[in-house]
Amino acid sequence: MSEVTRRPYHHGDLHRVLIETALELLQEQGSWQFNLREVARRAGVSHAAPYRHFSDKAALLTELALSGFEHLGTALSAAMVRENPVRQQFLAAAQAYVAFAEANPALYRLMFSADAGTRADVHLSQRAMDAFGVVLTLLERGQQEGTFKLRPLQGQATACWAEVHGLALLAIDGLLLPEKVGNKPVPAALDILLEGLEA
Amino acid sequence: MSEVTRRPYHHGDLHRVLIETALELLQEQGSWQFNLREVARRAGVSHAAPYRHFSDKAALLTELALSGFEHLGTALSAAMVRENPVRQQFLAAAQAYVAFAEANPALYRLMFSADAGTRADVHLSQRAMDAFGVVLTLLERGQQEGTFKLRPLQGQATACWAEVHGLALLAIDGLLLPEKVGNKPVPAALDILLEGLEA
DNA sequence: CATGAAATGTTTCCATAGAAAACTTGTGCT
DNA sequence: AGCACAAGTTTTCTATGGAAACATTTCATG
Repeated sequence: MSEVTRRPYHHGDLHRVLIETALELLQEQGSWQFNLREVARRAGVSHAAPYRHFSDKAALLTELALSGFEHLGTALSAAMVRENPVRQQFLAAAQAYVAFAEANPALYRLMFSADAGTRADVHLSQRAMDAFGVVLTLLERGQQEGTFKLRPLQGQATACWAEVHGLALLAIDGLLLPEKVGNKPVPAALDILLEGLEA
Repeated sequence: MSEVTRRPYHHGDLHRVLIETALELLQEQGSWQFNLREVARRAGVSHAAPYRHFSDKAALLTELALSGFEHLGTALSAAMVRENPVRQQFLAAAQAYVAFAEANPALYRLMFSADAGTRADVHLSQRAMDAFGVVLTLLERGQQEGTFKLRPLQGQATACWAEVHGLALLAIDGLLLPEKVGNKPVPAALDILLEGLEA
C-alpha cells in the first residue's frame, strides 16, 4: 500500500501493461506475429499469466485494434477544427487520417485485418463506422453551405473513405514511390478527389 | 510412362500441385493461416516434401501473390476493351478490379500483405506497379482526347489507384454495409471520382 | 479477525507447425 | 552398369498457443 497508488493485486494492472507491451511489439516488429510469451516476458510475468486477462491472443489483438480506433478518432477530431471552413477541415481530416496510418502502420493494418481475430469485430466495425459518420456529417454540411456538389451523400462518403483508406494502405505498404506518384502523393490525390466534390 | 503424360519425377509436378492446393486452402479458409503440412497432406505427400520446392512458407505465399497479380492483370486487360471510349474503359477496369478482389478476398489481401513474407516483394511491388502503369496510360489518353481534365497525371493516377484499392479492401472486409453506403457503393464512389477527373 | 471464495500468477504439460537433417529411392546420363 | 542428383520420406528439434493443476494474494463477510 506504500509503494504505488492502490495496486489492486499482485502485479499491478497487468492488463494495461500487457496491452502497452503488445503495442510496443506491434510497432517494433511491424506486425502482430509477435508471440504472447514475449509479451509476458517483457511484462515480467510467466508466459501463462496473460491468459488470465485475455482469453487468447486474438482477444489481445482486438483490444489493440480498438484502442487504435480510439486514437484515430481523437486524431481526426483534433485535426478538423470546427471553426475552419469545410474544405479545410476536410483536407485536414484526410491528411490526419493518412498520417495516423503512416505513424502506426502495423496498428492500422491490424485495425482492418480480418484474420487477426476471428471476428469479435462487431465492436471493431462499429468503430470504423463511427469514423464514417464523421465523414457523412462533414459532407452534408459542405453541401448545405454550397461548398460541395449536391450528390448522393453515401456515394460521396464512400468515395472519400475509400480514397483515404486506400492512400493510407498504399503509403504503409511503401507503394507510393516518388518516381511513380510524385513527392506529395497524398495531397495530390486528395486534390483530385476534392475536384469531384466541390461545386 | 503410360499413366500420365510425361510425369517428370516421382509425383509429377508437385510444385504446381502445391500452389494449386495452397490456393484452394487460401480461398477456403479466407487467410494464409493454413499450414504447409495440410497442403502436403492434400497433395498426398509427406509434410516435408514441400520444402523441396519452396524454401519456406513465405516463398509459397509469395508465389501465390504473384499469380494473383497475374490474374488481376489479365482480368483488367479483358475488361478494358481497347476500342471502347476512355470513360467506359476506365469504369470497366475499376469495376473489374474490385470484382477481382471480391472474388478472391484472401488472395487479394495476401497480394498486398507485408507480413506474409519478409519482403521478397521486390517482384510483388513490381507487379503492383505494372497495374499502376495501365492507369497512367489510360489517364494520359483521356487527357489527350479531352475526356479528362488537364491535371498532373501522377496525382490523378494516385487518386484512382487509392480509390479502387480502398474500395476493394472495404468491400472485402465487409465494411460496405448497404445501410451505410447504399446498395451500389462501388459505382457510386467511382462516379464521384470520375466527376473529379472528367473535363 | 478468521476464513473461504475469487482473482492472479506460476509451473507443468500437451499438441501443432515450421524447419533442418539424415536417409531412401527413382531418373537420366555417360 | 553405375554414378550423381533430384524428389520424397522419416526423424528430430524447437517455438508457440493454450489447457490444467497448483499456489498465493486480496477481499468480502460473518
